[in-house]
Amino acid sequence: MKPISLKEIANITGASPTTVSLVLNGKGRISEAVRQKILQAVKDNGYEPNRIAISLRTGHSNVLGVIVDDIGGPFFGALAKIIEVEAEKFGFRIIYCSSENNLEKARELISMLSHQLVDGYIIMPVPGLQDEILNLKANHKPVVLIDGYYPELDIPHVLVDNLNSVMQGMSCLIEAGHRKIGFVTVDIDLIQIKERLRGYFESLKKFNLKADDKLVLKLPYQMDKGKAVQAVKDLFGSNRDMDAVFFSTNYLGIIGIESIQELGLSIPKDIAVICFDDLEIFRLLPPGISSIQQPVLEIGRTATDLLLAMLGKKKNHLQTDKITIPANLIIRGSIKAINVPKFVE
Amino acid sequence: MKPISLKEIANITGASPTTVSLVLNGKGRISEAVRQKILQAVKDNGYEPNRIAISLRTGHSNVLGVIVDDIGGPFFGALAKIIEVEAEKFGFRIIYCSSENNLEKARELISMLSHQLVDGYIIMPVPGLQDEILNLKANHKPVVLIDGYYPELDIPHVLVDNLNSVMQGMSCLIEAGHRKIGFVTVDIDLIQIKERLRGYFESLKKFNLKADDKLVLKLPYQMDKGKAVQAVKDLFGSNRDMDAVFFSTNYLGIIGIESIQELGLSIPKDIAVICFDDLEIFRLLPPGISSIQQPVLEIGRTATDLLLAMLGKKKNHLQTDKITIPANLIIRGSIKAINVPKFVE
DNA sequence: GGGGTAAATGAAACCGATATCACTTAAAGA
DNA sequence: TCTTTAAGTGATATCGGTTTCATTTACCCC
Repeated sequence: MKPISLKEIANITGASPTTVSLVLNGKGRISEAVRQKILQAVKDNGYEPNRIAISLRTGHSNVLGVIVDDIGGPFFGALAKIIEVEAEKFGFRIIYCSSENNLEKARELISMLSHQLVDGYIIMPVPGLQDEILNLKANHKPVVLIDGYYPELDIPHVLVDNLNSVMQGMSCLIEAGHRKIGFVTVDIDLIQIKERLRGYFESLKKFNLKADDKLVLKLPYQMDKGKAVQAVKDLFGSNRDMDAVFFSTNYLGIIGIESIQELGLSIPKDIAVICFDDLEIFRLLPPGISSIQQPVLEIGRTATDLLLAMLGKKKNHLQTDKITIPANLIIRGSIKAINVPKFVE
Repeated sequence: MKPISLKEIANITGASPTTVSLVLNGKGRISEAVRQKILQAVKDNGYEPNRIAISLRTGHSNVLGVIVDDIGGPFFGALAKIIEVEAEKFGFRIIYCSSENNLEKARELISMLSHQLVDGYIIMPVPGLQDEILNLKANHKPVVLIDGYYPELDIPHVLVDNLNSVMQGMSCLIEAGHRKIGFVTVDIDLIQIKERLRGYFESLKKFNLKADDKLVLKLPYQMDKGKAVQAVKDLFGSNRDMDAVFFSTNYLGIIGIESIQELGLSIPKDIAVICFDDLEIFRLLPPGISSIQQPVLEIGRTATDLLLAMLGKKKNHLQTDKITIPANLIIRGSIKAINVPKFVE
């Protein structure tokens, strides 16, 4: 019960494989009579071309590779859907992979994908992956980075405007009267994370508040959750006058909320909270956790369009291939104007 | 800068393509000298075989197709990871796809995957897909269903024990003293959903409580969220004496919580809540939403192992290929023993 | 009618691997 | 010494398409 091949269609119709191929691809000039006969035979026999054979011969697979840090994560869900929708319009399929922010794993994935003859890549940067990316570029394999980029490399990328989003959020806290603002982030060499921290310091400077390193907590990447919760609790413990806290990722936000719950603190009375990257839970959790919502759909769509343009499938309407997209600041109950004595400006 | 081919390795070493192939696959008997020379050339030139060519020739791709309802959903995240881990041990790659519980889409996906020469399938059943599944079976393509199955078909499947899990949860509510228990579910022709509803009625029968259809709400599949929230609010409105509610999916649980929040009801004082399928949010949301946690990892691992066994890659230690796995009942603050007068048994 | 041209089609090479089968040695057995 | 036999290797077909190039046919024009 093997599927029928093009050659068999040729035999059935009395045409040559060449002719059948030409008809199927709408190329060449084939008489209407022959065309119809072939098309009919194709239909009657439920013939569909073998993609593998096509890939082997043509050297391209109509498959895009997408490498994200965590295929189970909340960022990925929305992303996958929009990438798929955009790519499908041009007949592209997607292979998704998780790098888990692990360099070795990411390397293997790229190697694996390239031997599957993947036509293009959407990659979430992993520290140290620069050489592999350059290698892809050298081999004329189009790559678009999302969610981050390598400052030293000239590779197209699409990501949220981390710096300004954080500054917006910080403004909001400061204008609500908060002065002792903590910042919890993760210690990983990713530009997007560094930019968020920079946004924190820039905001303090902008409002003439002095930075205090004791208010900044950098947790090791992939730290055990229990330990992370404890570390955040310690941050609160050693900074009793801290009146607001900024979490630089949604994962950290969850950890932070657990810490706050365990300490029995009340949001926003004891502490105001804002978190980078929204989650459904932030909306549902009383009093609502304010957040900076990433425009995931737009990032995904833009990245895919960019990639398709590089593949020559689509015209590129954008002037640049290094794109930052503004985020949405979502203010919920976790930030409330506090009583600020008038003399404190 | 095309990647180097096996033939070129043959030229470099002066061996024939056959010999190189045999060495690479550890087949045949090749003298150690030749073997080493070939291996060295492979290493020096960074040769890696072209998977596409291998697939074409051998007829299998070492790729598994996984079709779930929603690739962005919470069930999928954990599932994907474990499937990947298990499959990788045997050199299999995965292609993930979303059916969105849409029959037409699911059909296309199967067609697409089969033309990519996918070796085996893990599929979350979609109503009406029976013929396509049977067709795969007829073509000797192994299929394992997860999270549900088709009662009329003899196809291997792995899923949680829906009936008994619900009955456990119900027992817990009833033993806590609840008598007027609502059940919110979705109107879709999936065995797992029907079994949950059956579990509800069976429990009532078991405890000699009379069933009341007014306490059961079946929402249309993929109903607009706002409307769904309203429908649940209406359920509460027209059943003032309802003292507990069971949500048959985590998605419905979220909707239910929003309804309860909007109505200003207090959990568990006004209403006890339990939900099928755990979410992180249920743990964090005060007072903690009780839930029935699916053993996702075990389902994923079992399904993959079953599939690999069918592919002859692994011995099957299980006696059957129709497997149900017990769930974990997680009791949180959303259920509390209420004051039951002694004379009510 | 011969020559030129374009339309319509086919033969065969090719993509990069594997599989079959044949061939060459060298060692073992008669 | 002459087979036998097995080890070691290579030539070639093959998977299912696409692509290049050649060929046939029909038509047109001088």
